[in-house]
Amino acid sequence: MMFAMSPTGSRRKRSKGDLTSQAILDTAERLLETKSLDEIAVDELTSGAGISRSTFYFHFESREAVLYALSERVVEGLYDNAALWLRRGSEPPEDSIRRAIAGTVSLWRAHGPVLRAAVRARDTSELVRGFWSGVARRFIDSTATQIEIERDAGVAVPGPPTARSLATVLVSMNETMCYSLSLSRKSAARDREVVDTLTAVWLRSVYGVSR
Amino acid sequence: MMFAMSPTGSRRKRSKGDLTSQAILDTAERLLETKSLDEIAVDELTSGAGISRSTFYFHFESREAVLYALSERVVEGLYDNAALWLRRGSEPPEDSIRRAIAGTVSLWRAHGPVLRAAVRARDTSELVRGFWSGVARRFIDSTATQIEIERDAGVAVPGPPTARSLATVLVSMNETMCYSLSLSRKSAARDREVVDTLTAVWLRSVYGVSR
DNA sequence: TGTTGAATCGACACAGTGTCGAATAATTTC
DNA sequence: GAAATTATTCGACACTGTGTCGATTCAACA
Repeated sequence: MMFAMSPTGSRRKRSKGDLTSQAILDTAERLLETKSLDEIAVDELTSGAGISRSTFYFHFESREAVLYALSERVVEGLYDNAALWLRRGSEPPEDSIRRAIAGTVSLWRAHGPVLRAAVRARDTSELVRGFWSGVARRFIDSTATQIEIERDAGVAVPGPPTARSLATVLVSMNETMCYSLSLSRKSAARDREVVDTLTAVWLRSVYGVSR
Repeated sequence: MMFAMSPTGSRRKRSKGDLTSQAILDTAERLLETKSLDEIAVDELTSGAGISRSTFYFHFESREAVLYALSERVVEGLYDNAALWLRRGSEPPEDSIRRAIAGTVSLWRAHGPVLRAAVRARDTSELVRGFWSGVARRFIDSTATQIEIERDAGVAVPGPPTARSLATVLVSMNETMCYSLSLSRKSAARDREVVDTLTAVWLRSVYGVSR
């Protein structure tokens, strides 16, 4: 049960159970656009997928497990994004940071409901907490490493605060802003404003740049 | 029903109902140290207060209403704290900002469970959302005003970003860090580290200071 | 002391959860 | 391709919790 995902457009035969699981996941993702996870009843998930309520428990252990599976659809994008953090060639820091932040914002725009539910479930579900702390650590580690490199090169403002401590604050700040941004109606202008503001805070905090 | 609080140590006669309401609130505050609001069942609240479950609904409309009442116990402290933001005499910005941030941190240390529950319920309950957005606006307004003053005086880095936009990000950042800090075991060292880091980010973002 | 409103209670109807064993569909094995 | 095995589905059940009602008790006071 619960195989790793087959290549997206594959014509490998999919067992009936896989189809049902997918239908449940699709329904969940759709419902999360409207309600929070604990407002969604199991029979809303299953009637959306055309099966009876008790069948749900054959496919998933709990509502949180659905969310966990849903999160994995997004996780690669998140990881790709984290990787962008490290890489900085000869371009100025501002471009590199803005690009990374803009990437995160658009990722939240695309998957807001799932990401918000995951953040909320962090406090509730052990499974989701573990998942999310892995994601966060990856971002924080990348950032801290990068800060240290820039400090060693004499480009960034030296500590204190610790590179890691600074990285933690900045990454959390991004998450919080993306969360609340994804709650508001999509607006390119507003998105740009948030990206600009976050970029400015990052630049000034790390490099001490004052233009 | 639901009178404004009587002066704390008052010997005005308190009706029996008031005592029961208080008992419910006390129980709720105690339980919130362990569980989240929606993990707390109504009969845990009432058995803690020595009354039957249905009596609860005579005193409060819902669990959220209890949280709202609980929040009001904390709100003055929160508002006092916001007031500190504006006032800055001849002392250097660093002292003023550090003092304000340290105040917020210790407030979250004192009332962490209630404040965390309120933040979480923001997404769920209209009542709590309104309450909290009022608190947030107060902080943001104070901060934005102060930033503008400092910019006009030529001390702070000019925009963009807008004073208000910058203030929003910085205040949210503080809230997020206080939330997660209040989840960890109390540690003076850790508290100081967080205060230092937040202070550094505020200073660099607003004043561009790089020491 | 009798009237009134505040406070409490138990009983009820309702929503949703998670588990079980039996029934059915799909796949494998011989 | 029939039998055996495994995957999937279902309805029924026992539970836990919610919110509402009308009946009852309590306390104040005219």
